Amino acid sequence: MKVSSMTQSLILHFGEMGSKWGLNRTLGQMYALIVLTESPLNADQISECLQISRSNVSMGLKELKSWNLIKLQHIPGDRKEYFSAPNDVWEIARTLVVERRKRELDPTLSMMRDALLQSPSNDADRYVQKRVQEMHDLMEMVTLWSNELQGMSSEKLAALLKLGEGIGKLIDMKDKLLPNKNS
Amino acid sequence: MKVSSMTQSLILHFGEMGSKWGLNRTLGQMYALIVLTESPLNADQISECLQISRSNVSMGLKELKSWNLIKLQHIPGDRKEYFSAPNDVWEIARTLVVERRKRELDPTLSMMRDALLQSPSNDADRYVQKRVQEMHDLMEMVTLWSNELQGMSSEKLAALLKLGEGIGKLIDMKDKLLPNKNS
DNA sequence: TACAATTTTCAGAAATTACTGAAAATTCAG
DNA sequence: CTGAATTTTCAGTAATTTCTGAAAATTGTA
Repeated sequence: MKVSSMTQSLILHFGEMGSKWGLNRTLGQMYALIVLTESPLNADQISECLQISRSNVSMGLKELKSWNLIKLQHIPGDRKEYFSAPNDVWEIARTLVVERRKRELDPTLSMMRDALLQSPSNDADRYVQKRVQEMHDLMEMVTLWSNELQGMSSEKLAALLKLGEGIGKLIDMKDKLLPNKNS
Repeated sequence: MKVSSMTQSLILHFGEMGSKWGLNRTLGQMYALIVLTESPLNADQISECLQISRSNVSMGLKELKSWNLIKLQHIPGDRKEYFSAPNDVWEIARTLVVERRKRELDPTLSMMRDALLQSPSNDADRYVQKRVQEMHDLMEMVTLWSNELQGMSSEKLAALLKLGEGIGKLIDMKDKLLPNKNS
C-alpha cells in the first residue's frame, strides 16, 4: 500500500480535521484513506500505509463501524476482512449528520427535559428554565430535521442544498401558499 | 456566586458535551454558566463558581470571545469586565454554526481546491480527484447554506426549522412552480 | 505620572486521550 | 476437531491537551 503524494497530503489534512470533528487524528486518516481508495482495504494495508499499529487500526475500525461509516466485505479466497466507504458521498454526509446528532444532541435533549420537569424554587431557577426551554425547543427542531434528512434520497438532499440562497424566498412563498399551516 | 443544584447539573452536563462539540469541558461549563445566568458575570465569579483558576477563566473567555459567543459589558463604578450571552438562543445557534463552519469546513475546502488543481498522473489519483470533487461540491453547498443562515433573522430561521417534515414536500412543490431554476 | 486593580501570558504540572505490543479470543479450512 | 490465520482486548506507555500559579502587561483613576 503506497499512495501518491497528493493522497498523502489529503490524508494528513483529514487527520488534522478529524480532531475538530468528533473523531480523532488517526480515525480521520483512516477514513480518508478508505474513502479515497477505490478498492476495499484490509487492516494490514491500513496499518502499513498510515504507519500505525495493527491494534490501533482494529480499534479505529471498530469506531468507524459504530459510526456506520464503513462497509465490511470479503474477497473470495482471502480470509481477511476488507473495508470500503459508501460510493455516494451524500450517504456519508447523511450518516455523519445523524451520528453526530445522536452523540451531540440527544443526550443534551434528554437532560434538558429532566430539568424542565422540576419546579423552579426562585427567580434564578425560573430564568434557567426559560433558557433551557428555548434551547430545548431549538434542538428538538434540529433533531426533527436530522430525521428528515436521514430518510431523504441523495437526489432530494442535493436539490435541497442546491436551493442555497433561494431558501429564504421559498419560505416566504410557502407562507403565501399555505398560510394556515403554522400557528 | 452560588447556583442551584439544577443549574449545577446542567453546567456539568454541558461541560461533558463541550468536549463533544468543538470546545472543551471547561469552556462548556463556562458558557453554560453565562447563558443560564441572567446578570452579566465577571471572571472572579466564574472562577469561584466553577472552581477553576482565574487564569483558566481568562483563557476560556478569550476563546469564547474568538467564537463571538459572549458580549463584554461594563458596570458603572466597577472596573471589572462583565460578560453575558446573547438573549436570543437563535443568535447563539447561528453563531455556533457559522464559527464551526469556519473551523471545520473552510480549511478543508481550500485544501481540496488545491488538490483539484493538480493533474492526476494515474488511475488511483483520478479516483481520488473524483471523490474530492464530490466532497468539495457538497461542502461548498453547506457553506452557502451556512452563509444564508448567517444573514437570516431569528424569526425566519425559526420558520425554516419549523418546516420540519414539510421540507420534502416543499421541494417537490418548488420543482413544480419553478421547474426551470436548476439544470 | 504613579499606582492599585485587573487581565493576560506562559512555563511547567496535572489530567486526559491515544497508541502499542503481547496475549487472548475468534474464525475457518482441512 | 485441530491449528494456523486473523481480529480483538487491554494494561502500560506515550503524546496531547488542559490547567495552574507566578509574573508581566494593561487599564483607569487620582
